[in-house]
Amino acid sequence: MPWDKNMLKDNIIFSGMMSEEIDLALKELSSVEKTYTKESIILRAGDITDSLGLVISGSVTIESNDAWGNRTILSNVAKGGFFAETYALLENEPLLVDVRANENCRILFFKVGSLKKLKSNMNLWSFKLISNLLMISANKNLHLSGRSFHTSPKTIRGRVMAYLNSVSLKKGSNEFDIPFDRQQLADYLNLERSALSKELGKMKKDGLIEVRKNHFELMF
Amino acid sequence: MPWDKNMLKDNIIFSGMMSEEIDLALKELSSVEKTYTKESIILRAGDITDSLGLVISGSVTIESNDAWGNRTILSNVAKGGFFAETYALLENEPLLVDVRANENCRILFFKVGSLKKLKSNMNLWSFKLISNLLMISANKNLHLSGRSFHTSPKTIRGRVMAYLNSVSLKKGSNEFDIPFDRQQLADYLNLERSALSKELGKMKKDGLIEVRKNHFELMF
DNA sequence: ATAATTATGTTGTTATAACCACATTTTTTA
DNA sequence: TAAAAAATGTGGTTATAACAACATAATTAT
Repeated sequence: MPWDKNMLKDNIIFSGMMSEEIDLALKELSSVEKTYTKESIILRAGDITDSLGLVISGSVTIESNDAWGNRTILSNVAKGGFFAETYALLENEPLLVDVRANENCRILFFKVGSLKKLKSNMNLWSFKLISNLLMISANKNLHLSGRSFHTSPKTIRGRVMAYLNSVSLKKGSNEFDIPFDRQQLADYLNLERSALSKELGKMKKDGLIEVRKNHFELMF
Repeated sequence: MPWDKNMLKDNIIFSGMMSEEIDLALKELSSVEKTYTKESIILRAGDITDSLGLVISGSVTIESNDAWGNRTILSNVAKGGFFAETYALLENEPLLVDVRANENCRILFFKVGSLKKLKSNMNLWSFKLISNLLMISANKNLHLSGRSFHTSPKTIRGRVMAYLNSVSLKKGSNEFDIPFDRQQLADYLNLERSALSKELGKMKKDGLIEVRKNHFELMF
């Protein structure tokens, strides 16, 4: 196997499971690994999927691109994180978003659409797996609500502050990297790129923040 | 019991469960019903809860109120719907939102924080229950992403269109009621109330919609 | 190392939403 | 049913974000 088994063992999706149970699950979920080059589309809006993706290396963005070229970024999923679990669990729900490789990346897919089958012949490992999926889903929920609060202020500064604050809190430091470049941050906060740049400049001048590339420091 | 058992039987949280299993679950989850008067706060941001709420009658709004009096409405939960499941499942996660009674309502609370206990002594009904909670969580996820697309357009008209379109699709008709009054719709779309009123007026004049109170008709 | 490309920043202009104050309509209460 | 309260609509003004066009910096390719 190309991916590190220990990494999986530590991942939340297999938490509390024995090595043998993980093996069983991997087989039952017909897990397959795929690789993607930077910028390529992993899943497209409208697609139906019965698999959830686990990011083994690299990172992906969950985004929506409308007919007029406007992009909205819902989130960045880093190594160890999941995507499309909602659509995989709710069969026949077409994706509302694109999933794009933010860098070259390796993805491990799990066919959880076959959960139906699992439910029929209940056993300990599938019970644990479903519990873990529930935690993953709940966490994703929290994440999505989080973004709502980052985009709800009416001013650019308000949104930037809301976002940076929450990153700072999560990282437990007022100095940190964000997973977005300027255009991506703008698309995450539903702002226009140059307007964002402008405001970041003002915030620097006002002594609120220090910025260099995607490294931020909060001075308040 | 004050609430109708059959209603529960049909609810997604007990789907696929026998009557006896439901009884067991109800007892094990130490379900209790509470009533709230219109406008009262059911759960407050910062609270810790180990219970999820099922709306038996009436409806609630999930909202965030900041120190400056700005309100953001994340969603309206109608009869048969759930709230706080994310926080109940992820123990010790303080609520990021307030839950407010949108009208007089009756809420049935389920202590799913005790899922930990369930997991230890696995049995069929708890397996079913957890699967159902997973579906509830996934659906909530879809709902939250939905709002992201309603609030991402930069113009008022864009947001109103995005929202009305998705309601129309869901209801399968171009004529429908929405669960919000003007102020609430503004707070859901992150807009200023009077600006929203103004734009709705223009859209009417442009022949795009018909509005009366919270009843809408799409003319395009 | 140089050129080409991409990302970021800057400036000015325009469009638009927020905001405020008040009018009108609708709903609630006495 | 009258009065009071709440919700909705309207007009004018101001603040601010979008937009466009270009400058500069950083990164990547040759």
